Amino acid sequence: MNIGEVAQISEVNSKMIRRYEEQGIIPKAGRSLSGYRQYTENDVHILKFVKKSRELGFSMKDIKQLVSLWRNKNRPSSQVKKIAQKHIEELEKKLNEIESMLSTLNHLVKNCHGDHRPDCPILDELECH
Amino acid sequence: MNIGEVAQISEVNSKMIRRYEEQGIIPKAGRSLSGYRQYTENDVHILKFVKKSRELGFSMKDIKQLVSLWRNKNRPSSQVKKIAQKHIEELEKKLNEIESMLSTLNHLVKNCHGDHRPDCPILDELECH
DNA sequence: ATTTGACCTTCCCTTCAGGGGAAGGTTTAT
DNA sequence: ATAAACCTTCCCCTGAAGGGAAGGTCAAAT
Repeated sequence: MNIGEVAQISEVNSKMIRRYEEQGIIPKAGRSLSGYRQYTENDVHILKFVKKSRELGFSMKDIKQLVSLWRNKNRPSSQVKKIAQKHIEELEKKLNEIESMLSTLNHLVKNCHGDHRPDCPILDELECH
Repeated sequence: MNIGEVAQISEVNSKMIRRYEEQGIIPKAGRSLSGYRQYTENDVHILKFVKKSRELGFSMKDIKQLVSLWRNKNRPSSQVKKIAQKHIEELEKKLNEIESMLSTLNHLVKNCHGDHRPDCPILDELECH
């Protein structure tokens, strides 16, 4: 298969496929005589794995490790779990940050008239401190 | 005041102060004879406003508008409120995405032994679909 | 047999918010 | 006079994704 077909099936953009190859996240594709990248079903499989991992918010660094663990049939599951747990911690941190922002913002927006007048508790809050 | 002092007071890095100036978010600083940027209390005030806005997660694009509205004493508060509401919507979207990732990840991690054995529901999930 | 259009290649630039560090000029304190 | 601390501009890097140029290849229609 050429890169375009694989991109369609795996739902990973050709641009990204080339980049993932460059970053060593997926194996280097074989080439046709004229230099076109050639892919197999297995490559599609890997790309779907990468896509699913991205959807769960893993960084490409994590995904590189996850792919490598996935392909190593002797991996200890502890290593996979560790990566996932660290990721969970980071997501929880982000979650807390966003929740805190939202709580402030919601409060401010509730108290802003939002009309033609210039008085604005949102700007007042940003101004203070 | 020189840039370093202002950076310390406003808690905005000198590097960032220069960039904000370049991006037109804060007014161009005056210069000393030798070319050093010169700041006033008012500049510190603006920088604190910018910093506070960043802490609430606003984009620099939004902040540029917020600063401009803040300095315009005839602004309609509706414009400020609109920016804040749009930002809230985006944060809520992010929040939902993260919550959804976390719910999947927590479930997977719970079911992963995390020992020396290779069996791993996390990898299984990433592999499927 | 040629042309056209769709596909592929590499290369560089852009985004966003932030930072590192080089090379060189200025100020201040010793 | 010199050293340290400060300032200037300039370019590069991060991470994940993508835009688009310039040029090579392939297949189908004319």
